[in-house]
Amino acid sequence: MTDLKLFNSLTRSLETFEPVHPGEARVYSCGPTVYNYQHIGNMRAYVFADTLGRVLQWKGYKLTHVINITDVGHLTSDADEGEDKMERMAAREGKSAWDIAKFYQQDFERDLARLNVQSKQHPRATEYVEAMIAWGERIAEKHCYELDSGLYFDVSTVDDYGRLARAVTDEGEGRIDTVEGKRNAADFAIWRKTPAGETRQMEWDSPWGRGAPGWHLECSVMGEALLGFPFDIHTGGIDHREIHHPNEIAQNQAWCCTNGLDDARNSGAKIWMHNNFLVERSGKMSKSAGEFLRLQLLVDKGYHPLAYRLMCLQAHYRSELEFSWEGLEAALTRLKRMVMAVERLGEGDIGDADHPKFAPMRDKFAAAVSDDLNTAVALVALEEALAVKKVDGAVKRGVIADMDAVLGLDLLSVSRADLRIRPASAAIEESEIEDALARRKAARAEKDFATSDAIRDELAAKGVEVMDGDPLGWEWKLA
RNA sequence: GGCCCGAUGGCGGAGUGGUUACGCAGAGGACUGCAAAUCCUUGCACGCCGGUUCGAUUCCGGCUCGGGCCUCCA
Repeated sequence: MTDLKLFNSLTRSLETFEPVHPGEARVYSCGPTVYNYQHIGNMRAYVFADTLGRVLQWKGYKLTHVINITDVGHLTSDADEGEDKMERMAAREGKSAWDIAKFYQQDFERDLARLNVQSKQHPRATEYVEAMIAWGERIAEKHCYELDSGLYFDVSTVDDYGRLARAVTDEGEGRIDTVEGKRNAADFAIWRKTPAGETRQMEWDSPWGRGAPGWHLECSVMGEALLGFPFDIHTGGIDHREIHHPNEIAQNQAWCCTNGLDDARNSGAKIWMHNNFLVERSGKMSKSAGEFLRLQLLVDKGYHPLAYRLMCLQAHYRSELEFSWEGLEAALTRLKRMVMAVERLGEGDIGDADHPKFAPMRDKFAAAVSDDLNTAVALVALEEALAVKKVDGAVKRGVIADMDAVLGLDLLSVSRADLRIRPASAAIEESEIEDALARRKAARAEKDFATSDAIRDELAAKGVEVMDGDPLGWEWKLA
């Protein structure tokens, strides 16, 4: 079996994956803050994390995979726009911050399922507050100092702070609004005290006063609690490489130093991986500007969620990916053609994939996937396998099943009809379409092409495309 | 101001020191009453200027342009 090479952001180089625990792979992926819907750019990170998990399983490792849910943050005060929005949302819907978190977590998990992301563990930060306080107590003496606003981590107390980001610790002319009294510009909060006279919806008592944990702490704590230090792989969006993950690493180093693990450079995970952004002409995905690109919006426009998954898979996870509706349509068309090719194989057994005729494709696939998750090339190998002539359907199904276990496109169970998503704007019922098509069929039988063409035009005007030579018979036009 | 990326055919997007991506779109063909869908075939590229090399899209330097991060952020 080909070695699995992964790009480690810590060393900025490709490394061979060697599990901490033989036969096992333990992965932690930074999850969403559930104060709003996730946009499709957010979801790219989970398609990536899922692909990584699938590859590890395909390679035979027993996978333990965590995607945390950040459901605690500073919810009042601080006068930040995003928080005001959350407050407004909570107020408008008559819900508490807790309900908001629950609602958006469910929406997130629904999107994961629609993208065929395998189930993971989803620990919530609020369930680990006690553990976070215990962590703080453990590292406080050697690594932290207290200010009026909370407990802060002194980044100068750990070796090589910021090496992940390749950052310079001397801050210079940054735009950071330095908290009064911070020893280093990069110091960050382990615990944020609730300002005197204020009350937060989410707050707890701690040795440093009533308040809430700093954001970076939760990932360290949940990662250690669920996977143990060091675990194999930590993933996240590339933006986390600069602040969140260096801070997390600093905490992990501090914890390891104070907990008998003695390795002052133990960053908690052996490999840190980062996916690049999904971008659009206007720049990064934005939740505030213009059309909010949620997965649901794609569905409303008639695009199957797996078309988006395929779109992600066509590019390397470390490359920026340009989003456009044209690009999504291209992915949907490609997916449709793959699904049709699989449907042409008919129903039947899943055969043994190990057939000489498919050896070149399987080798190509294995090499691509093992080369830092080159799914773009892996897809080509799959399509080449699909195009092989004169082979037993069961064998080909076996090959496809094996490859799709990694790609997660659900090729063996999704049908062409499943991909036909009714756009929210559709102005006609399916039954009416069937009626019209029946009338059209009768007219054609009598060679009354004027009538049959008129019916086709009527349907076209309502967003329905007639396809006589296709078993499906008709298709929604994309909105 | 500091740190860091990228620049590939109409669009998206892999990859490589000397042969190929691939997808979508386009073109031609098959099929069709005509279309559409599908299948087959197919044209099109490597930002600019130097350098290294027998040879560079691929390595090095400079330039131009674009982008990201430095503040919550996938």
